[in-house]
Amino acid sequence: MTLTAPRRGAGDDAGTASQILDVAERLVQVRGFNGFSYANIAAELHITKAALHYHFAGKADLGEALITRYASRFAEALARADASGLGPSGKLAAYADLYLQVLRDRKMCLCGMLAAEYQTLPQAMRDAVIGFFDQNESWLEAVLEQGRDEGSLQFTGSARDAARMVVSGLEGAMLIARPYGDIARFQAAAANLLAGLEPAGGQALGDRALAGQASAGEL
Amino acid sequence: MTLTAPRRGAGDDAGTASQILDVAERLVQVRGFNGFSYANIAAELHITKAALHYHFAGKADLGEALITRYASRFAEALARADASGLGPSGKLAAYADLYLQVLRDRKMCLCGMLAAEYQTLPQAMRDAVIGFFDQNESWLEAVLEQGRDEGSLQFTGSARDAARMVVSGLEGAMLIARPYGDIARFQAAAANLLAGLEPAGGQALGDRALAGQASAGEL
DNA sequence: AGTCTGACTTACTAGTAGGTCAGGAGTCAA
DNA sequence: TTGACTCCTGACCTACTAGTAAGTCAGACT
Repeated sequence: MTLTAPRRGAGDDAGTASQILDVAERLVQVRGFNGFSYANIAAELHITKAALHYHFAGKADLGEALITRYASRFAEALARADASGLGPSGKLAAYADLYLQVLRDRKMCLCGMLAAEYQTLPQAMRDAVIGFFDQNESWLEAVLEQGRDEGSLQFTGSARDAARMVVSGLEGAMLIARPYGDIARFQAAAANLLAGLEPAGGQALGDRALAGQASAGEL
Repeated sequence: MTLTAPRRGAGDDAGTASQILDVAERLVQVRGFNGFSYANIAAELHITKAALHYHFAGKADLGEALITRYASRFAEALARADASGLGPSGKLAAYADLYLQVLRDRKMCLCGMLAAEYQTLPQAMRDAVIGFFDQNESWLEAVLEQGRDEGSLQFTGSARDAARMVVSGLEGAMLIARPYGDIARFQAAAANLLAGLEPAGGQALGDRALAGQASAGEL
């Protein structure tokens, strides 16, 4: 379950538009939407700035396309988790793992980054960012609801509020872990967060979550 | 307990340097460090860009001064909480309230914003950002430790890890609540987060926290 | 062969970024 | 009254920003 597009071979010709999106996406996630320019993308792809404008009329259009693609990849990953047969706890762990994979290459969640820059974004991008979080909250809400019904998860208040706490907690954990260059920081915060949803007040889920990447290490 | 400097009267002459810091601070918190320019500050204060360079040699120096001042104000607020005679739960609520006050005027935590832009910051600013989070974690660690010893707080794992979860959770809650322009979103996430530290698995603390600003409302 | 089109490049624009520098006005002390 | 000092302005500079207009060129279609 990954969020990144499949790596192509050496004679890579995955379509210029999609290559532009790939580079821009990484730049936004690492440096922010206001932290890169068309020139950066152009240089990396060895094309001209004008070529970028051919594929994406303006930076705002590029940004919008970026969010749309990111959100649909995320939706696919969530659908795969649904189809996996995992229980609510497992789905939560899988969800947290999506964030971990992004953090692994020093990247912030695309929409988490854009949330910080929200006040400087064009309207279309703002709407798309909101849409992304709504989508995430809805999926989590269903998972939490199911978990509470089954008795495998426990929380006070509405499932929607708990879902919002999970999104907030994970986005925040990414935000803080990145400057430290310390994946373990994210893992600990995520485990702590999910442990709070365990029925016995235990930490089984927290421990199970993010397992398999035991090596803490730096980013 | 507030973080903002005292508002002066009409014949405001609080010192140009400090006025520059005030404006720049707000701009960073709303738009990000890469989202404003010297021209923006100059226009707002009706001075020239050159005057800014007299007080702060470069944008990096300004940024560093910004973090230093913000961190010391934060430290003062934490010291006031320590001196208040509040118990660990009360201190946690007071801590969350600091974040709420910032969010009230559509602002992100200065260092939370800078954490997002971390990869684009000059080294001195990076160090200062890290210092801010370390300071917060240390204070929270002590509070959590005391709470656990007293039995008024409960958590699995180290107090340091729990402290990191609190910082992450609150920063993330600010990050997400801001685009929605919805303070209630932050309050719910914060309450949920702090409720997880209550011994009975109860939500007394979560409810008590952030009380007094019952009116949810928009930002 | 001629025409059209997709995917570019070259050469340019107006505007903005952070930054520099000579100098001037006001204040203060000797 | 002079000189030093602080704080600031006006006029600049260079680098870079997103964006555009016009031209090129290989390949598909007719």
